[in-house]
Amino acid sequence: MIKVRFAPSPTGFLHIGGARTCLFNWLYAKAKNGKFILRIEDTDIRRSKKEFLDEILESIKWLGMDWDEIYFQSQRLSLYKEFAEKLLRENKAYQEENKAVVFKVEPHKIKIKDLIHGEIEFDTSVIKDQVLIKADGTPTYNFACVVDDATLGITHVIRGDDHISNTPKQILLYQALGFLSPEFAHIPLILSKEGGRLSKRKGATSISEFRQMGYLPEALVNYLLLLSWSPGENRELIDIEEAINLFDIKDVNKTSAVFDMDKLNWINSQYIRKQDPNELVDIVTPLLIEKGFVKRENLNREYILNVVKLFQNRISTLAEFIEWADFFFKDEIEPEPQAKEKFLNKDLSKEFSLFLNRLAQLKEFNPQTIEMEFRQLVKDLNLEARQLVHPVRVALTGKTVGPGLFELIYYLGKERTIQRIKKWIKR
RNA sequence: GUCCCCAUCGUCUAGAGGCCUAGGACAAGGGCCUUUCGAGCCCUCGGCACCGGUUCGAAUCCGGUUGGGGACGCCA
Repeated sequence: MIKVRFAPSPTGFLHIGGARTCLFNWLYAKAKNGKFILRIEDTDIRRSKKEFLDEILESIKWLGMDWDEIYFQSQRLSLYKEFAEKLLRENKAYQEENKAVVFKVEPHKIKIKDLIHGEIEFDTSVIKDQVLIKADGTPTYNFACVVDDATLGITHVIRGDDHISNTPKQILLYQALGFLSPEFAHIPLILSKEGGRLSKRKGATSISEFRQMGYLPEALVNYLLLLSWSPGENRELIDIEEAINLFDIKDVNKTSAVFDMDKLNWINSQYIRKQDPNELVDIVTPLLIEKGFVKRENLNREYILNVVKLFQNRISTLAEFIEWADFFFKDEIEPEPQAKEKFLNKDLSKEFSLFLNRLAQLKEFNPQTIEMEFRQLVKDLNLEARQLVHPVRVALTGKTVGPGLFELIYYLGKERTIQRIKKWIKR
């Protein structure tokens, strides 16, 4: 049976690159009906933090992945020592004065069979002797990795390209320990637009940040899937179940991919449109609370739902929703300078007054009646609809763009509409 | 510096010798629609890095050049 693993170290948040490695491992396990193992590489005691571990696990779950088993290297220290002692006894390693155990690297030509890259050749004579156990008794990465992958029965090691040069060192260890090597698959790295690795400096990279910015996990997963892999048939949108059916690690391509926020945004917008608006309310409500737009103890779910529906087809992130729909939640609005300059630069007191009068007299207040009344007024004033639509929109929302004006007025309510327009009537 | 990986539109990709005067998506530009638009619809722009081979035929195979990336820790 196929057994794969994702091995994060809790010295930082789960970032885009790690998430994709995790995803490809998980996907491969699902596709092949195998097992997916999580191994926490927490041997660097100084840098490993509980908060990072929690964040990593939470992010993996948020993305929709689960694991069959979880191991902590910090709990397997005696195992590594055992194997180090074995190598010492067999004279394949030696000990330094400071107790560190060092592996003797013999000159060999090593051929790696990589599922993605094909054959890669190394000459180990350029590799120095490798520390196995540090002076403080903890194992080094390569050693712990090999001991764990071998004893845990990992059949396929799927990891980032940056580990290619670790592979010959590890193969030497498999051989010295008498283990069979697993299959290797090195997936390409995700680069930033500026070139080089993705980093904090070059934009948001942690999964939790994307979560906070209002990306949907399904959308993020879909985007990650499209980096170095393709479902074929010119498809861009694919859900995880379908991906499981189509995915094979052999189809992952060798070229590194540049992370493109624009495309992520587009995919996210597609998922927002498909999403049940009620679920969007669940996601957006905490953001509204955080912003102080609504109060936790006094939630009007119905109202939020209506506003969400108004924006669902025109936003690409939920953070954008907060930004664009703010006027539905604020008492006072201040028009954007450019909007004011463009549409409220002349006196419209007469037109506004007439509009308010007619609004006030409406027997039934709904988008249809509002529109009818509005169009009648425009006709009576001998104006183009747009000549009044824009100023009213800016007065009500502060913005030049947004949902349809009449729906917007309806959900804003008669009171607030009148109050906001009145501000622009001079007497 | 040494070793390794990679190379199709700006970006993500389809393409496994003739189906390719290279297809799709995002972005960009233009147009249409409309009460606005950053929404929708339509159109356009734009690429096989370069040089040599192999072959009747190469984006696809081989070699080199250039460019990009990664690794060389008692970090993982």
